[in-house]
Amino acid sequence: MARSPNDTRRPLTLRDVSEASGVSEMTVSRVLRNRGDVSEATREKVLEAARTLGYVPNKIAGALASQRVNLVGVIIPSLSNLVFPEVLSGISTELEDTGLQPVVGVTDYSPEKEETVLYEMLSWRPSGVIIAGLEHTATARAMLDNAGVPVVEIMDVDGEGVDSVVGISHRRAGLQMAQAIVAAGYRKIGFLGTKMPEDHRARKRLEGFSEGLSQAGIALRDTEFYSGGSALLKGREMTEAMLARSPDIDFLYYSNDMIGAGGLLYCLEKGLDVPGQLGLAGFNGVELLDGLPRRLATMDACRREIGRKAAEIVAAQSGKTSAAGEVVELQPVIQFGDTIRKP
Amino acid sequence: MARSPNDTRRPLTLRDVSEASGVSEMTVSRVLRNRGDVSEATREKVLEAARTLGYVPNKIAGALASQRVNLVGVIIPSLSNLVFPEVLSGISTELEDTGLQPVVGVTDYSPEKEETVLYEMLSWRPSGVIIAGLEHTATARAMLDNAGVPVVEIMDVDGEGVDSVVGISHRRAGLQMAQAIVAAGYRKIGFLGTKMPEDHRARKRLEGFSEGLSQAGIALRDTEFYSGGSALLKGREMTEAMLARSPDIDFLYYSNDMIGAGGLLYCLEKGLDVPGQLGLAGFNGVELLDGLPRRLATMDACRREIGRKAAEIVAAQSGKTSAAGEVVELQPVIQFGDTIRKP
DNA sequence: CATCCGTATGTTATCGCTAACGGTGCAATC
DNA sequence: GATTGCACCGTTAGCGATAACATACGGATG
Repeated sequence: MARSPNDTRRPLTLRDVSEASGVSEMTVSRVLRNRGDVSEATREKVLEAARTLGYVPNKIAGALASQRVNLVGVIIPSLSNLVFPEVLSGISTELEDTGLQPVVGVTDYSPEKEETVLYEMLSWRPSGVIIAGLEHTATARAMLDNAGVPVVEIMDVDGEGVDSVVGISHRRAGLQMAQAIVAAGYRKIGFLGTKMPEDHRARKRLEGFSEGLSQAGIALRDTEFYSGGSALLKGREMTEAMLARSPDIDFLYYSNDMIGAGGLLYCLEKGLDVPGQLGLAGFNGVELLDGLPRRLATMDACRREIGRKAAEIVAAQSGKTSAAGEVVELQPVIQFGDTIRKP
Repeated sequence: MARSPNDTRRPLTLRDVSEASGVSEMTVSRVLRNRGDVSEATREKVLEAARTLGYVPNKIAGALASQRVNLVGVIIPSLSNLVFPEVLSGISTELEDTGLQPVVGVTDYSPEKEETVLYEMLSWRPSGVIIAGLEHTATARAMLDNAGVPVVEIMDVDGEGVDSVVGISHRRAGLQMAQAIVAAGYRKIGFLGTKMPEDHRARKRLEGFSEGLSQAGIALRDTEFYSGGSALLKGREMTEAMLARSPDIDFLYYSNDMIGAGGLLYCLEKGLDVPGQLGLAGFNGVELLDGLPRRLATMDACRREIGRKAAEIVAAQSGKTSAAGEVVELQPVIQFGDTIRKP
């Protein structure tokens, strides 16, 4: 296969294939893209030639000529968060047979890096952009505005989007959890979460949560924040710290399932009565929880569905010159698990 | 910023910037790439114009003209495996200030999909390819051979590579673990792992492990395989199943830390004496383990380092016409944790 | 003052492919 | 037999940038 005779390592082009098969470059192009009419005989001939040469089309040239790029930029804060790979997976499956391909960029929760990554992506003229969050630098927002392609901001609907928006209301999610906790009779409530100032969604959940408590005339009893490190371990440590500091606390709300799981393991180890004496809840609904000794209460963040829907919007709009921005708010559902008392 | 006057939504080109700033396209190009001599005055003028227009260079055209693409293709089987995001992170940090950018493709452990993804990537003419594993379809191998760019196969060194190879010997890793277990006095040993026929590295670990046992005159007592689902839960279930079936077993070797953690949680719940009565070990050294009640014995797979080194090789070779394939074997180290008896 | 030189800029020719249109042959139609 | 229509294939002209080669200019040099 490929490249034995006359291997000067000059990169192969359409011309090589066209010469090898005795037809014009245009015809080769047609065959390789399955576009336009080509007789079965020449099609075979061309494919054969391409195969034996080991020809791989040059999409750079193709994209420049056709002004079409089958890439969709996906910009997310992190890959180690479990959440985002799942969103990606939703995007991939939805894009599977649209001919579009996701290209991932990671920002590490840094607005400046987001700007850089976005610039880099747009310079490849993708057919669409899917980007996490509604908060961007002014420059980034301007780039999205001028991109001239469908833009979908995902994860969060609490705010103003550039074009389309797909996500859940984290504020409402926090609020609902607060209501559920209060309804179950808990009163002395602590919050544990990330310190990361750029995790806007965690912040909004906390805001909604506080509001929910206020409505019931309750104030947060204690809070604890962390950054970096093994989330499971941090959850454990923070839980220990908080229980030591505020021993009368009767509920711990974690900003994500990972630290919640750490807290749960800690409580079980200490022989605490969960959920009788102490209730626990996390956020996200990660698969991991299925393997824990007890099911942590949580709230599904609709990650896969968010990815699916965002990809669907991009696929539908790509090609169209302009389309109205769509806002899709998904509804997360509380999963009570075994760590909240039945009301 | 950008696009107020005369907004016909015609995509911006160098010409627009050149007209707006009263210099030639070439000069604008020079300014935007920081290449060649341009006076400070015109540089300012051009940057100003580019900024107000909101111009984003077209890398497609640039790449075609310069025959240079600052992308490195990275092909991995999965993103939900924890392992690969860490490898990616190593790649990213190493590539950070080389001007190169990783582009990720996911194969879902399917050789056919790998072929497709690879083809797609090569059609963008990247400056290098980093791809997981040594096992590829004949076609994929041929494509890698003819790519004309540095290729680094990662994770595994047990086999023949196309160009450069960076990884660990999974066979030896399994063997070493077997020796450690035997040395600790365990004799009735079970293996639990993925069924996935395409997970060559897990297979090699099992092979090495079996060999290590044989050398001590021991045969595997029992095996259990799974696929899909929550790994933590599967670990739990498989452990229960195996202990029910082979109650006299005294060691469980898991093919990854996630199922190992599930097994550990199960054993602790059941009040089994770990590591006295029953020893446990996993593989990978994931951060997650830090948060468990007890530290699972494991073996670091050098994931980050593999990413770093692979990226380093690509960065060093990109540009060069040809360079010898390098083979880098990293040495994983057993971490005994608390689930293997001290010998 | 003619020559040389380095800096700063412009011109021209691709890069590899595809859109758009233009032929060519052959069978069917009038 | 001229005309039409279709199936098939070739030609031409870019796409938006950059490499490589001019060119213009002001000052230093002899």
